[in-house]
Amino acid sequence: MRTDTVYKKAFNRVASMLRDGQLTGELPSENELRRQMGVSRTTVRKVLKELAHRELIAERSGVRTAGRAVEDSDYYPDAETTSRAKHVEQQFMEWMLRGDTRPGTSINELELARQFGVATNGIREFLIRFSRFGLLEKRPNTGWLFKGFTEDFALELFEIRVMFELRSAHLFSRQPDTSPLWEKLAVLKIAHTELLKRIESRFHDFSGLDNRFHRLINEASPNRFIDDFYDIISFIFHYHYQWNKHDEKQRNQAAILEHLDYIDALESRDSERIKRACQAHLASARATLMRSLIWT
Amino acid sequence: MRTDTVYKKAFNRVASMLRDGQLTGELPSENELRRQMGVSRTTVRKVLKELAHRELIAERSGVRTAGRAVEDSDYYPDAETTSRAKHVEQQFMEWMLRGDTRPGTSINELELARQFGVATNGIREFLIRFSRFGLLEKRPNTGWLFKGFTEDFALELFEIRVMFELRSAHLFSRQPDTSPLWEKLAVLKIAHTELLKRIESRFHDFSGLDNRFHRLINEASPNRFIDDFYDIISFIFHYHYQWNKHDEKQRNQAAILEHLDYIDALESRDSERIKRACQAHLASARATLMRSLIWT
DNA sequence: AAGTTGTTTTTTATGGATAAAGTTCATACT
DNA sequence: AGTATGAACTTTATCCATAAAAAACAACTT
Repeated sequence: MRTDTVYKKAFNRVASMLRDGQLTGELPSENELRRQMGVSRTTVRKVLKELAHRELIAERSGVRTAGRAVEDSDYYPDAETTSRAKHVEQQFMEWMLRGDTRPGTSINELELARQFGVATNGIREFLIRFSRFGLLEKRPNTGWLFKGFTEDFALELFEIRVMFELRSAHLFSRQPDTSPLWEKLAVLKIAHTELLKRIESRFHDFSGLDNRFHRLINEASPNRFIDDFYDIISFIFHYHYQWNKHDEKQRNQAAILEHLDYIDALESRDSERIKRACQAHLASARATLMRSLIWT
Repeated sequence: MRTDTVYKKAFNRVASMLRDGQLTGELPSENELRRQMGVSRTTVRKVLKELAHRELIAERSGVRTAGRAVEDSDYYPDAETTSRAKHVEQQFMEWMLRGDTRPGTSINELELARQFGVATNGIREFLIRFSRFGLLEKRPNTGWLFKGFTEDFALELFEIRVMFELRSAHLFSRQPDTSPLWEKLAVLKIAHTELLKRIESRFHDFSGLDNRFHRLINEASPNRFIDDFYDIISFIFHYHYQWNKHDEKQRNQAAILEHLDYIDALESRDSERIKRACQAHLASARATLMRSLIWT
């Protein structure tokens, strides 16, 4: 059966809004809520019905108002708010990064399906999607070949990343001074310096910033293939760093400094300097990734 | 039900071998056949059983020999020798390229499934696979957005292609003179000149040659992401040229000449010359693609 | 001891069913 | 006329079933 995670997530969000007092007096219309939550009105109605049933809201002659206070126990558990597909993704990444899955291993849809507690179909869809990351290969009628999260993989990944980033950084610096992206860059620069000051406690926030920064650079001259490639990078890093926490604070601190240097270089419009800063940053990102691979 | 296309294709192949006299006297063992055909022994046995049943081979005390002559009517029809997945691919490409599917159209799994006569599962798997080509986007719980086979698409595709090809051509030219790839390049050069002589009748053969050439250039310094990208190129060109036959002979003739120039440049090891030849060739490939898009 | 064939078990490819979520149509209220 | 709710209809996400194909096991032959 299809999961009702969309409903549960929406329910939790409305509950939070009620609790935080973001919904006072008469509640917004179904359509208004729908827009705010990004779900269909059908789902909104289901949420409202349940809220009314639990007396978290009161409906009187077509007017909805907040009801009793929201308790912790009113929320659906987090695990029930993500789709099966997402769970498969998480379990697979866990399996790949933590398990001792050697390169060359063959992957069996049925076995993973049993292990993850889903139908084989879901596994297959995930593997098809995941195969664009270059870690898997499908052999028709036979199964999947796991090519391994190896040093080669990291080298090839970074070779492309450097090509793309140099190209994008160069084009970024050539934008007219009137482009709004310069403003966005300035904002990001401030965010970086702010984070640097609070690095002791907030070093986790770096990964979001990193993402924003590299995507901003691509914005000056969009190319869907580069965007797609950056999706791969983000995905890999997301899971890889979730798994490998070693030295995280120092790594992030160093990266912030590199970013700042890189940003200054962009602002200077000096091609050579941009190239150097960009290469320096990517070289150190690569070194970090490689180091952690060797430990594995 | 799963299709038995693997069996039917294997059957047809063995039938052809029998007819062409490639299997005279005692037939090879099951294992030997299996290896030759690239299918499992289970399938080989099924083929042999049917061949015996139709008296195309005779089995006497464990020894198999050819039987009656193979008739045209013994073959399974071609359409029954390709998997559903492949059919879906073909039908989809036909639908995309021939139909007047405008950019921004949304794609409906159920509708395509009905139109193509398959289960929704098969459509979805295809769309997931296809989405890495940058022409589609999935919107969860909602459907797929067709972004269109547009001018932008072609420009972005070629921007990357040029980057990759310049990089690969450069690295190719830096290989040691002892590398076996130089030999392969020489072989390809001859194939090009041969084809040029027979261009009047054999111009269709160019696309295979084109593929071999560009893949050879990547071989000198393999990178899985570049290989994957080249898969996209091949796929797009395969279907696009299957659909647009206009001027095919002239186009191919011109491309052969460009290839020959490009090959000479590589053999000269002269960086500047390689760069020029490579860019010239890709620029004309791009122009051809763009021209046909505008007519659409 | 390695290669054959026969048999059984496992896995993939494909169709089908259905609850959840999205979309459209209908009616009612300002 | 435009927005709000209610109800009906359509499509997606997900599981399950099964024939075809692959793989593993077993017995036999040279």
